[in-house]
Amino acid sequence: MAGQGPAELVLIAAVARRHYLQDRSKVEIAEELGISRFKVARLLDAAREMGLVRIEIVRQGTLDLDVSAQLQERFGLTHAVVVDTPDRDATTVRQQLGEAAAHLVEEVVTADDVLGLPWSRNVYAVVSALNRLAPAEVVQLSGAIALPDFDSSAVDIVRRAARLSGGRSHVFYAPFVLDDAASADAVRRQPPVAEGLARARSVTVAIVGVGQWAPGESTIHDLLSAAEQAELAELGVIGEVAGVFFDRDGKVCRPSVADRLVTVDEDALCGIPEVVAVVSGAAKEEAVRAALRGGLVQSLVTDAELARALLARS
Amino acid sequence: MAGQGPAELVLIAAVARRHYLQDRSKVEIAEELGISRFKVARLLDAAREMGLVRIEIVRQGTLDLDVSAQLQERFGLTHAVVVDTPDRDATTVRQQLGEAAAHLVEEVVTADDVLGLPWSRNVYAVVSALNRLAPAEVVQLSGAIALPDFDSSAVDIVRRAARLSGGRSHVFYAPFVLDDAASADAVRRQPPVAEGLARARSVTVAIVGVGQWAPGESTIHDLLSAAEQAELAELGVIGEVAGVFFDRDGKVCRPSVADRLVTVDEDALCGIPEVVAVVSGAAKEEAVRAALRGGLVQSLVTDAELARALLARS
DNA sequence: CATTGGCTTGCTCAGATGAGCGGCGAGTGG
DNA sequence: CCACTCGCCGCTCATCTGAGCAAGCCAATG
Repeated sequence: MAGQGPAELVLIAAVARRHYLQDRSKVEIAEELGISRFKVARLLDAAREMGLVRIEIVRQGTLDLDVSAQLQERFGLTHAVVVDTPDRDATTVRQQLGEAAAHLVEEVVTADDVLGLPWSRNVYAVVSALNRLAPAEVVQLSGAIALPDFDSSAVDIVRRAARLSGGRSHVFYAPFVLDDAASADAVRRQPPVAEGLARARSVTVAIVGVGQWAPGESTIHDLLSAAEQAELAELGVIGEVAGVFFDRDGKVCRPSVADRLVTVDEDALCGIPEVVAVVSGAAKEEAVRAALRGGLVQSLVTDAELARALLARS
Repeated sequence: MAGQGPAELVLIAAVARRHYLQDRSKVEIAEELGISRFKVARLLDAAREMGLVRIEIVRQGTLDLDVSAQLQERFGLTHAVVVDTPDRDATTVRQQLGEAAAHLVEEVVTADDVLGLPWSRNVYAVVSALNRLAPAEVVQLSGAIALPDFDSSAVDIVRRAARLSGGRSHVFYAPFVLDDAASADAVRRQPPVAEGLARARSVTVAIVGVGQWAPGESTIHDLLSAAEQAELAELGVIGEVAGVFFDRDGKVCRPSVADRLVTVDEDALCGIPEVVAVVSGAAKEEAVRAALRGGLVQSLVTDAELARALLARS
């Protein structure tokens, strides 16, 4: 089977050149080289078999399309975008992820869609990078968390998106996490909040971050006491999306802590047909894998590191 | 025409992956992705147009098959083999060239062929690297030159080849270059020499070196006096093959110096259907180009340097 | 010398593919 | 509001291509 001598090898290369590089038809090549088209086909098979032809999907700017497509195929995603930055700096990665996701949103969201946005640093990065948006309605999906180095509320995010789209926006001012269930209940009962959260049921596209239940990998995790962190971990919580917790299988959990959050309820979240997760870092592999398994998210915008981690196993 | 958003790009990549990497049919891909086969075809066109798919012919060991095939095509050669060595050392290159050419000869020469071998360092390298050979007849095409650092006669070359083939050999002992035409004539009239050279007319495959008419690029050139070197250069001689001189167009010249050589005559050389030149070094570009132009050689075994030089212009 | 087995070659026919065409809808200017 | 243009889409038909098959070839073997 090994094309023995150099003459044979060069013939194979000649055929491969003509077919792949100059893409001529096999019949044409056969006529030119004075061999049968079957022989041409067999030489081409041989060429591929012995690895003589190398085909690769080239990166486009910062997008690794090849890995994107693999990710999309492997997990049956609606959309997958993998950003490959040489830079490992978290802020840079977040920004590039935001740009990529923004382009995706610009492309995918139509006037008929209702866009849902929870509070999240990654979601903020996406909306910041947005340049235009179809005139879709924009809905706030959660309250906000004030972070020392981060000065945008959930409202800002929604407002900016709505301003770009020219569509209607539905906002409310509320904290994401409260001290106790009663307070949260009270906040949720306020008309703007109740109304806003009710609109979550009409959302058709949501952009979310994914938190993994580990220090530094979920803003909510880091806001809770060590006891609470451990309690949820014991319940099997592996991650959260917009304050909705889930376990290793992606099954939604409802720990008591959930009562203290002002955010979309789990049924509404699960009812959104297209949830786009914007996530980076191999550390979040488990949470993302679970969210995918449970069908909580349909699309991914990630960095190369996380994408490779997801593809490596299973 | 530019596939705008990332979703489109990833779709194109997904299609390209499936088609080129997993080679599935377009119909199949269309069904899987829920688009028409025409769209698949158009996406693939787009992918190639925007350079998203990269195809290359990979090197096989020391052989650069891609360049080989290009050379073969460009100059209409019967065979072309390009050896790409990282090493630039002349001896190493000669040896590797010899091995490649030897493999070619092993593959190409059949029992029906008559193999013609002139004296030449490169031809010696080829025969040294030969391991087996079809039982072809072997014919000596020229006398020999004694070189200080090179201890093989034309006879040795022929004998070794004949021993490997098991076929008949036709040898004669004679110098390649004599002091004057009369001496050369006398040598040529000796029965073994006359008989041997007459057999050149029946040769079907010859392996030759190519000399360029410049210092250090042709053993014959370097053996002559400065006056003779200049005389031939003025006659337009650009190179020689087995002691047959030719000009820039590859047209055979017959300067008076030719009368002093004991070698195949030009008609016999031109009558050989398959002359394989084993040459290396960009310095010989002109001579090789001329030899090709004049149809003196039909096949080439070269190093990457010379091959690239030949392909670069014209 | 005949046989056999492995391998290569070219053929048939059904299914895949490409080129060109007409239809449809979105955007645009009157 | 309508006509126009432009780009995208899917269709038809002729061509190309792949899978499987049978004939020829070579070499090793009885």
